Amino acid sequence: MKRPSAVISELVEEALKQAQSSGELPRFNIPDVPIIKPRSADHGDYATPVAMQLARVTRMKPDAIARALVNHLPADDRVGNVEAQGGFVNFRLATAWLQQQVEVILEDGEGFADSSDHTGRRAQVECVSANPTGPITVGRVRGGVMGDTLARLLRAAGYQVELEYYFNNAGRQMRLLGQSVQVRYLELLGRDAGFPDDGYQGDYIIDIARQIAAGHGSSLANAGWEVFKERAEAYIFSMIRASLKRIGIVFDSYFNENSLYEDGSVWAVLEALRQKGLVYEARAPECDDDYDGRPDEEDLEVTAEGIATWIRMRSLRDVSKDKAIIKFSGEPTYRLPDTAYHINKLERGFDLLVNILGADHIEEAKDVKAMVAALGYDAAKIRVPLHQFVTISEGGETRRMSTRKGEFVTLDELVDDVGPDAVRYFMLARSPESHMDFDLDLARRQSNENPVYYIQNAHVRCASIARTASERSLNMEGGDVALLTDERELALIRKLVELPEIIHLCVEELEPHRLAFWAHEELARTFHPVYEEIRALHGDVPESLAKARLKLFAAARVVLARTLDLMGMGAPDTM
RNA sequence: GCCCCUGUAGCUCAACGGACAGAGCAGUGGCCUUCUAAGCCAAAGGUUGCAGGUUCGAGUCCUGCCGGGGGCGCCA
Repeated sequence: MKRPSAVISELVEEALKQAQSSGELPRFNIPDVPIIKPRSADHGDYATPVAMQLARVTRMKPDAIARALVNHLPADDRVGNVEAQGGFVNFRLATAWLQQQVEVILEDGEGFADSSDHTGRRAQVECVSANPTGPITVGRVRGGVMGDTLARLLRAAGYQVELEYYFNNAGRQMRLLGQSVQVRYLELLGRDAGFPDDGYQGDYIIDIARQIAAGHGSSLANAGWEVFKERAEAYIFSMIRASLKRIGIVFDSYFNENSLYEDGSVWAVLEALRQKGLVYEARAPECDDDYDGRPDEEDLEVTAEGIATWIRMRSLRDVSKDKAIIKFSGEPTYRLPDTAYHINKLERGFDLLVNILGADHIEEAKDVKAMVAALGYDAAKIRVPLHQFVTISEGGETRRMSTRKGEFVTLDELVDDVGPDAVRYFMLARSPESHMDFDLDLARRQSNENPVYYIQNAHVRCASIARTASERSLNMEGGDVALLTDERELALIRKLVELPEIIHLCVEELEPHRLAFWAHEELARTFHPVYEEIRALHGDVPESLAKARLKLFAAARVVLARTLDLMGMGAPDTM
């Protein structure tokens, strides 16, 4: 099914051309025709304000332009009533076409609302990407739900999509992890070892140590931290993977930062930047301002020369200071491998690279894009939806999460509390720029305050109708959708055919949260009153109409199931 | 030093620069011999923080101010 708004947009463009040919409108370049959904049903199903936008260039009154458009609009069986009103042109979908969409939805089934807008293009969505140093934090879960939902939406729009997880298992954090486990292990053996500053303090560290002790006894007493790091990494990674799987997030690929060192690409990037004259070695960045990021004397004692490598970020984008790409210790900062990673992704031939990040990575994203662009790659393919932070509140108290301090609510705890569907829904149903407070008390409540049940109950009700019909040996075969003439029935169909519009919007804006709002406030909200008032299987309803209505509710079920699936949620048949 | 987000109904939040700013919850009044009431209907609730500006049109864009939250600098 072609999106109604795309159909109307094309018709209006055609009308503009025709009106020009006839001399009713003067010559001008035909603009893209915006289509909006009027808030009020009085203004039709769709509308365009294009006449108002053309008022200046044509030196005509908006209403005159709108009327000219209506006069020249090509006939189309998808469009019913069209009228000019207050400068807008309002469109109503044709009743017969709407009725026919019930059949279309039933035929398309799970594939309903799929489009070929981006067929033949490849997209990659990177999200979560947490280093395996501890249980996955709620902030990463938010990014993960956004990313996974977006991946599903991109697939529906025709993209071939890969979901990727990028992680670092070489850096300082992983060393601290290994050392933390090592100390806990030694403590279990009755030895007192100094816990590292900035070490990981969570109880899971002790669990891992215990597991190692159970398997190896005291034989690792003199082993290096690397041994513990490796075991901890494997343990934690499988933990993360299992947790994410519980909410339906399964990655297609895992990309290890180490490989960028092993294949030399990190150093190739450094060399390429150097050849562009963008790199220099110094104790401090060259800049006019006082620099307060110099190493203190203590650091200088442990680092050979106190020389770091800097990138001329000031010449790449609007910042006041150059940034470090190699530390005093000789180890690259995240900017270098991250740039190499993004170049690697681009070279894998993706047309679109989506990288979901938390708000604390804003600067990183800008730096990396600037560096990628400086090396001649198409950074415009890289899109970085950012989301604000997540806090967890319980009993009126808000808690900030910290993996290092061992203060967090784990994803597993969250899923145990509220179920996977609620986790998915609540994490999705907030615009990304809003701070999210995940209210445990509220999410735990299994009441009508919970949109999850409201949406799923619509599906349950459809399933229930089908079940009851089959118990009464009634089926929808031969049902005539032309009998669906009640305004409430048509209102539901109008809502059902909006799904392709919503998917399109989510994909173009890379904003998956819109699907969650639509599912609740539009789809389910439209469905329930219709369900209450339009009976399919009541004694008064003639069999022919009952069959038609069975088709309608079957179509609603298809759309509800599809919507829930796109959000990674279940579509239960019973509550 | 630099940067980001945010301020909309009592509360939690929506609204791709378009028409009369919408939902849920709480509160008020109705509705269960009918496909599951985790539901429906009705009424009520607003100077979109303040002041300017751009625009045919601003909750949305720009500037300033006030309030709230957070980030960055050699962890990523």
